[in-house]
Amino acid sequence: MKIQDLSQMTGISAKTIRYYEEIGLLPVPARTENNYRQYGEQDVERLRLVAGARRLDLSLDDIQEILALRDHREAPCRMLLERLEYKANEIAERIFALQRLERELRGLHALGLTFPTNDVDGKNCVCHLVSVHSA
Amino acid sequence: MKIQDLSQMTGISAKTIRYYEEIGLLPVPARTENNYRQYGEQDVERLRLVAGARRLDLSLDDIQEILALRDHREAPCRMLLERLEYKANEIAERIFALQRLERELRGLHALGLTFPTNDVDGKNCVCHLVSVHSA
DNA sequence: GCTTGACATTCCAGTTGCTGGAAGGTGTAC
DNA sequence: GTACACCTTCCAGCAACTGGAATGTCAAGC
Repeated sequence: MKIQDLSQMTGISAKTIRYYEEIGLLPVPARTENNYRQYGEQDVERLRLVAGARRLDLSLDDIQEILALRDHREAPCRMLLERLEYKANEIAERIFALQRLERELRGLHALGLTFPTNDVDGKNCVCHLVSVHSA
Repeated sequence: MKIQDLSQMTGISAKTIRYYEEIGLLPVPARTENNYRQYGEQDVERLRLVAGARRLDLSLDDIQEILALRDHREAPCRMLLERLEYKANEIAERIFALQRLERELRGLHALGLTFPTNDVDGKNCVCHLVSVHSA
């Protein structure tokens, strides 16, 4: 299996696969005579785990750790569960912050609409709303 | 006014101020005899606009554009309003995606709890949930 | 046999928005 | 004089890739 095939089976670009190899996330693969990387079923499986974890927004560091456990034949499950929960909480916080931000932006926008739009420096410009707001 | 003073008045670190200068977001300031950067009221105002816009998560590129308009004495307001709305929509989308992600993480976590946690390769491991899930 | 096109390889650089640290100069207080 | 806080410059690094250049390889079609 060549790198493009692995790419198609996992949805990870060839470029990214080489990058993962470089940082030690994927093992160095065998090469064919012409120096092409050669992959097997195990690589598909491993990369799918990586892809799945990435899609769940786990960091490459987290994934490294998970794979390392697996490579040492320790069950990574407990840790993976922990990470999942931690990540979920993190994301909940981010959602909260973003919601506040969105409200703020919409509020400013609405307020800005009631102001003149060609007043470069005057106080009646949304620019001043933005900057005063920052203090 | 020295860089530390400007920093305190705006909440932007001295390091970041120098960085903003380097990328052309802030004008090159005058220097004192001993080569210290010297700032005035205008710099405070400008940096406050930047800080406010950053706090609203506008990109430095967006801010560049806004400041450039202002520097050319064109009213940035119309554009700023546009950016605000665009940004708000972008954030709404991000919130939506994150909510989906959170639900997914919580779901996996709950499911994972019903599984054995010491099963390295077996099918009854949350690892497989993660990777199969990615396909 | 030759060209064309789609693959493969390596390596270097850039993205965004900073932050850390080293190595050195300056200013003030005790 | 010496301790300490500030200032300067420059270089490196973070996360997670992505783009591009320069080069090699392979199969198909003329």
